[in-house]
Amino acid sequence: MLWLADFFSIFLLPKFTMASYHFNTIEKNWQKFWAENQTFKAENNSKLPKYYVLDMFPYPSGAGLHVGHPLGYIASDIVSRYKRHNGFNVLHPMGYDAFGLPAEQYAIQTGQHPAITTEENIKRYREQLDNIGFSFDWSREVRTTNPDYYRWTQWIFLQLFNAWYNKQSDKAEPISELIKTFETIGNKGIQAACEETVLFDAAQWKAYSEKEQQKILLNYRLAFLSETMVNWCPELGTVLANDEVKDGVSERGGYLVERKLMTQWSLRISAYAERLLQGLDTLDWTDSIKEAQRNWIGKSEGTSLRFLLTSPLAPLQGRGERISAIEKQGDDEDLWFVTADKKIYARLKEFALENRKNQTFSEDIIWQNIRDRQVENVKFRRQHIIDRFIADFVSFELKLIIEIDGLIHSLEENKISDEIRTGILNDHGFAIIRFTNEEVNADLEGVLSRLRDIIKKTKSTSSSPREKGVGDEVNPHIEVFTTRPDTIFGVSFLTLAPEHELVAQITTQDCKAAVDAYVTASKNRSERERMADVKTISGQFTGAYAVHPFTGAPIPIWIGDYVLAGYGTGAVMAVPAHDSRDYAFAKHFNLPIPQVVEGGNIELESYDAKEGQLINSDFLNGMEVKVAVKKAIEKIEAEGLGQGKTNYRLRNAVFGRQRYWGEPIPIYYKDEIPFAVDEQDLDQIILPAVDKFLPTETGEPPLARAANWSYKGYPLETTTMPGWAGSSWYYLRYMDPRNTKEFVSKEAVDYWQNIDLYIGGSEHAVGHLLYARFWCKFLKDIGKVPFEEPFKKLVNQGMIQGISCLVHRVNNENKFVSEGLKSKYETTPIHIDVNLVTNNIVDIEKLRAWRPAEFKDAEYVLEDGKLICQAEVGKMSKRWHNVVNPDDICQQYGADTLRMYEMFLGPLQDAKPWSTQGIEGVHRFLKKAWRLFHNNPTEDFEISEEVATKAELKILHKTIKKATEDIEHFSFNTSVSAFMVCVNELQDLKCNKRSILEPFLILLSPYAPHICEELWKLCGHADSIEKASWPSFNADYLIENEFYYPISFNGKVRFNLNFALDMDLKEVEVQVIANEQTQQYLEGKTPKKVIVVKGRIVNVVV
RNA sequence: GCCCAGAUGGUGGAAUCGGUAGACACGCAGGACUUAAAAUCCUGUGGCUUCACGGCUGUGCGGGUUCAAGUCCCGCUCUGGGUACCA
Repeated sequence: MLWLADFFSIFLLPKFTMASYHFNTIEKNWQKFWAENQTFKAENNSKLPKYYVLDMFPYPSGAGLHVGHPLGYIASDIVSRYKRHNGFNVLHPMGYDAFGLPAEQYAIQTGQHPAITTEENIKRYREQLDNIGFSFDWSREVRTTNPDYYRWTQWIFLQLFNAWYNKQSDKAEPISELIKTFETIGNKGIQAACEETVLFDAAQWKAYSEKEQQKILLNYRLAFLSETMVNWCPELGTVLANDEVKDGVSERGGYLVERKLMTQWSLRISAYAERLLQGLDTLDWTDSIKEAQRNWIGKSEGTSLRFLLTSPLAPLQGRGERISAIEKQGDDEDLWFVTADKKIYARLKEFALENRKNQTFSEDIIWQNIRDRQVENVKFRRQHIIDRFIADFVSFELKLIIEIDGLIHSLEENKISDEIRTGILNDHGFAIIRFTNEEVNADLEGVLSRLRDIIKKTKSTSSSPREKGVGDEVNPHIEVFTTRPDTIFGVSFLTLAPEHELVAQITTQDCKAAVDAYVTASKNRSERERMADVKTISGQFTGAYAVHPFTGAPIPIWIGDYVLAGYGTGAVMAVPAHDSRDYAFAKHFNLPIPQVVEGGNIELESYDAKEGQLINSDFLNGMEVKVAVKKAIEKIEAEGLGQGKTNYRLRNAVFGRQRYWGEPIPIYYKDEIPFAVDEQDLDQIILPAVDKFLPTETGEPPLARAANWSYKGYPLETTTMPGWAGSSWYYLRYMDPRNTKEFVSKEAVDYWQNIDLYIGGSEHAVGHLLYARFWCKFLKDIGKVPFEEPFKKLVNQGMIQGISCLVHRVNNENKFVSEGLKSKYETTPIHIDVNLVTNNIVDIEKLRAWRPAEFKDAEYVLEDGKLICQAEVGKMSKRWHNVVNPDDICQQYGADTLRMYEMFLGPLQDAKPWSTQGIEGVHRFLKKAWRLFHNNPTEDFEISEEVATKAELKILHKTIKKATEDIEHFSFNTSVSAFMVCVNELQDLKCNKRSILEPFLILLSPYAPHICEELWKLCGHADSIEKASWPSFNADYLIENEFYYPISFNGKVRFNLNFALDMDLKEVEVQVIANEQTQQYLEGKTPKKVIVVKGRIVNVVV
């Protein structure tokens, strides 16, 4: 009979009792249970407080998940479960960001529709995610590629298309309102974030054709078409955003990227630069991510400053339109160049000419009476462009503008825009006098006499010796932007970007050939070359000089490609003593380097620091830099030389790609003008079938291949949205994922609000996170969401790196040597599959089987009977054979072990290499925890109803405290160790009491939910442990009445003594001194001082 | 160059307020149980030194503050990440 008993105990019992920890079965059962019972379904109408935990949703790649992917998901899952235990209604969803290049590249190669590839990949991702036991509410899954989803991405695009940014109210407003304003007063005085635009009044607006009107509106829309320099990647056939380009090659694939001028959809993110910057201060994000965004936005405060040229501009060549009707009228048009905002000069000029031809009756009367110096010998010009406005009549001598207003100016709303206009003109130093049509018509003499009075008064007061400012100079100027106006007296030359518009006109005859050659050369240099070659200093002297605004000294004007045309004004005032780039330039070309701030050694390098006293600087002498900056700006503004100004580096975002696998842009073209598709028709604008996923023969995007790609008989836009479109708002869709009426209902977004915790990789620091913030602010402006920032708290999980394993093959032999012996041979390292290796020891039999051709018949030179390989840390990638699939870990150790081990590896935020060294320890811990609930020899489930002892309660409450605090601080690694300590201590006490073990299970369940559910059920609970409340911490159990004090001498701990904690500190001191050991360490000396810190330490100072 | 983060045993890491450095785990060494293996359990484990008790030393480097420094201050070195002719 003994034989039979042995048979059962060895072969049958382990399989049929609940004795040991069968994680595979347990985990599958509970995953099924959660799915069937919808345990983690979040309710939209709940009385509970909400908590929204979001992971950055993945792009489902063909390679599937590796062990690095779930790291953040595990952390967010722990927080979600913790919050549910604490009575929160938790929204913890998951979805897929599935538009993207890999599926599309695969489609081009194989002809398989990317939707099919995507579907397969998603299926695999879902299986892998399910294996890990996440508490996602899968009923809310979203996919950016699903037409039910992307119709709302398209809808948001339409909202952007139908909005403009009003700088006065500092928010986006409907374009329909703007059109109403145009219809009543035109665009004068409107402060918009917009492209260059002409000025017009209501009558002119109404006179425009629809096409002209739409063209103008496009300049205002937040989603707009424009000719822009884009990063074109010919290999990928698409345009890339700045943050998708690294060192001149594409981030994905590493293909060469070139600069190219293209008509592109763009989003006016630059309008939000300041709000995106300010908002950062309100966020609980890491400093490094906030800094990255600040750098990207690149705000710099400084001042614009005009340098007059010493000689007039060379006549422009090849500009026939200058010989026009206006010159015949004898007006000196060159002046316009000085006073007009040169960016919009050409457009304004048309208006001015138009105005002259069609003067109103009253304007004409005034002109006839003031022309040819009829009044007080003052010369007036008519319809002159100043800044962005057209003045009716102007005298530069007196800096006086006369405006004849029609009825329209008396309208209430127009008064405001007139005020702005007046303000800007006043800034330029002009006074404005207004007469109405009625006044002129009714009482011409009265008007003229008032005019005479004003002129006389102005003449007597405007006897300023220095006649500076716009309008007075016949010679043109160069405007620079500087953040260091304090160093104005250190300027020794100006540098213009080679592309600067004045280069051709200022260059003297002798310098022309060299300058032209230089300009051509830098034009042909690719972006890549320019970046690769930042150390070579190059430039050319133009032969022209500018005048120093304060000293009047001539300043040579150079061109150099270290100055970028696209930033600031494309021109810099070079202060070589205090700017390293100017310094290098000056050294190279032997230009003077005058020092104006004390400090550094100018012989060796520039002194760029913003501290020190000003020297050699006239009115700034002796001031600290910070004071001098303020003073300099004051002076520059007072003298009309420039204004304080803020620049941002943030560029508008390109929003189109010449690709198939993206959201179609819901725009159709009528007479080449873009129009929005009606919102209710968006369900028609779904990705059409195409024969190939390649551009057409004529180079049009793949959508052009689709039959009937049209709307209302007009052609539809053929470019698609970029990868970041769908991810910029997905967090809102999770709140109300199946809504067919709206992108999200007001009730849902009002309840869930913004995300309490967002977890994802830091690689999205500027791309996704900035775009999503931009869209959120826009949606707030148009009243669709109640908050301004989408992600309150952001945690970046560190990357899990792979360890690749290298074996050493002896050169020219089929022989491999162990790591320690490789120095004896000439060897080549070869990557082998990391799964063949345990603790750097290669399983040779597995290796032979892995690639028989290479390893089966090879000879192996071992050390201590083992083949040791070399380990290297790097990215986890198929290429290095070091990808570890979480499925394998779940199979071998269970999901609970995987979850706890990933948390145990180290701080969530740190990058760390994946290694299975140590996973055994976590697995052993779970087995130990399991055994606490089971009888030792029989292995039956058994817990005791006995009352817990003080020691047991202390262990429990210490753990409650630690686990709670650690989750709040995202310190998951230390809470895992706290659980281990707890189990070790309970095991030592042989504690199996329900009152201790049940609360412990709840603490552990966010980390290891499957095993906890199983044990919870065995404890006799019918419901999921998920429904249990988090145990409350009672500090009373931790109170100690004595403490084992370390006794130290001069800071060195020598021994310990036990004292009651409520003992008087003086008494402790007395007892310590009296102690025999103390006397030994004192060696007869008297202690100088004894420090007793209650419950901490005793230090005796000898 | 600039910005941010970091550097602790053979390894991953802990020390949350300036108060016993190295928790927890891996690995390693030794032991128990076993015919054996697996599993499990026990002991030890920063370095140097000592038969031992113990002593000295020790948190990247050099200084400083303090009764007391991994922790605070000053100056460096190195590593990781971001960013760049942005005036």
